[in-house]
Amino acid sequence: MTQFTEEVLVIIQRIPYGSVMSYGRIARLAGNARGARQVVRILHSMTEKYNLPWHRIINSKGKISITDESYAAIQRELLISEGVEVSENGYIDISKYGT
DNA sequence: GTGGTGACGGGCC
DNA sequence: AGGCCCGCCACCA
Repeated sequence: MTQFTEEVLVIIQRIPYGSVMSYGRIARLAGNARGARQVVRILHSMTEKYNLPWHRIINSKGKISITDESYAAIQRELLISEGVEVSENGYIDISKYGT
């Protein structure tokens, strides 16, 4: 377990209810500006173990970035259930819900 | 060792 | 907004 990984886990767990943060943003806060892809990996491999709010993570353009449609739909639902507005095509107003 | 692969980002148009 | 391209980097077959 690297220092970066631990930082990422903590940061993600600290994202407040009803708001979102981008992969790259998390990577920077964790100390690695180019670690966005690692953040993705961590999400994939540790979401269950550490009970992470993976649905609050979107890409820098403010859009749900999951390629798998079924999972993307789940993320949309989870966000909406937290009061976050998500457009039909998966976009979220960063200036309003961003962190 | 090695090449292909993303739940990415930034720049450009 | 949305598409394309290129740089990045840990993983995995």
